[in-house]
Amino acid sequence: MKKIIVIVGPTGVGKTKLSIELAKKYSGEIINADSTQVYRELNIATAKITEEEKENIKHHLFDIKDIQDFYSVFDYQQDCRKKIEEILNKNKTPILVGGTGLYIKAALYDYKFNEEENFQSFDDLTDEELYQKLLEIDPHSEIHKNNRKRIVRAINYFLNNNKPLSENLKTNRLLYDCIFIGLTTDRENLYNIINNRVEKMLDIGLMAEAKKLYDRKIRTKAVMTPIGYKELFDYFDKKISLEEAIDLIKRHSRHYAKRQYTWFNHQMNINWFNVDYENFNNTIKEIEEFIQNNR
RNA sequence: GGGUCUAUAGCCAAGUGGUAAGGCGUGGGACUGCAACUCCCUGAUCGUUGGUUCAAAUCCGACUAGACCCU
Repeated sequence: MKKIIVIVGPTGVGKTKLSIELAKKYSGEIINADSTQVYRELNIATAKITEEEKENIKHHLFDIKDIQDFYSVFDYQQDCRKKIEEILNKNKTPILVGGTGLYIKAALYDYKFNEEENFQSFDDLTDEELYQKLLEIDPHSEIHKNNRKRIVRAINYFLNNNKPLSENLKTNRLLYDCIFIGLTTDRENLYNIINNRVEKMLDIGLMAEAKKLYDRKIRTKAVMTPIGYKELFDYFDKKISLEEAIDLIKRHSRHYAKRQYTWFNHQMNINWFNVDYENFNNTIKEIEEFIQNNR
């Protein structure tokens, strides 16, 4: 088949497991679509698939960057598209798996990024001054005045491209023939899964993984972005108790899952499937039937 | 049996006469270059019941519940 299978869903639902099954069935190769799993050394907190779990299926865009490196959606778009082409050329099925909505959308849809040279952080300006500056160059901007990060980006966009970011066409045009599979379960169940998974991570060495990074004094974006390290760093710094840190990891993960739903429900057209955790084969069967009918 | 104290949203909690701060959680949402990021929106008539007052979460009484102390 020439389609790309895209598996999305909130953190913890079971995307990884499904991806392996579908890869076997459709001679697929898996492409990571998770912003934190591109980095080496970040394994437990990012819930990265293990070598054993890969079952000899080819996996791409995992562990391609050092934690000192900077990597963003701009890079991902290029890398992912390249992988898609390669896999399609081999007559295999690209299977995109991950929870980073922006990355998936940028790779699969008609998102245009230009090379940009400069970046200014405007640390000397207050939020208010920055917002006024944005309105001067982009009066139609809809970015909220408190959203400093996005405002800085919008100003930099203008500086590099000489046109306001809000002029960028909102596009919904897919570049590839895709079949979107969304895995879901009811909220209560998902939250239980998430909470339990954090405990499991601790059992298999999350603390040690975090401590190692902490001791090396690495505070790069790669390390500070995922859920799981920054919270434990605060514990190591004695700012919070271990219990608080663990609760925070769980809470942040729950919030993240909620945001993922908002994105996938509004930014893409997903075919949702309720996961049968009693018998995952039922879920696989259901999804395979759906794929058969839509290939 | 007697006494003291407490009782405000799911949780924490401010407010002691003029018609309920805030935090957390929850739910919803935005998002084209840090996206597991960043940001926005989101609730109560104050245990129940009488009374005083123009006006009570705020004062008085009773009741209920909880905490503590005494016997």
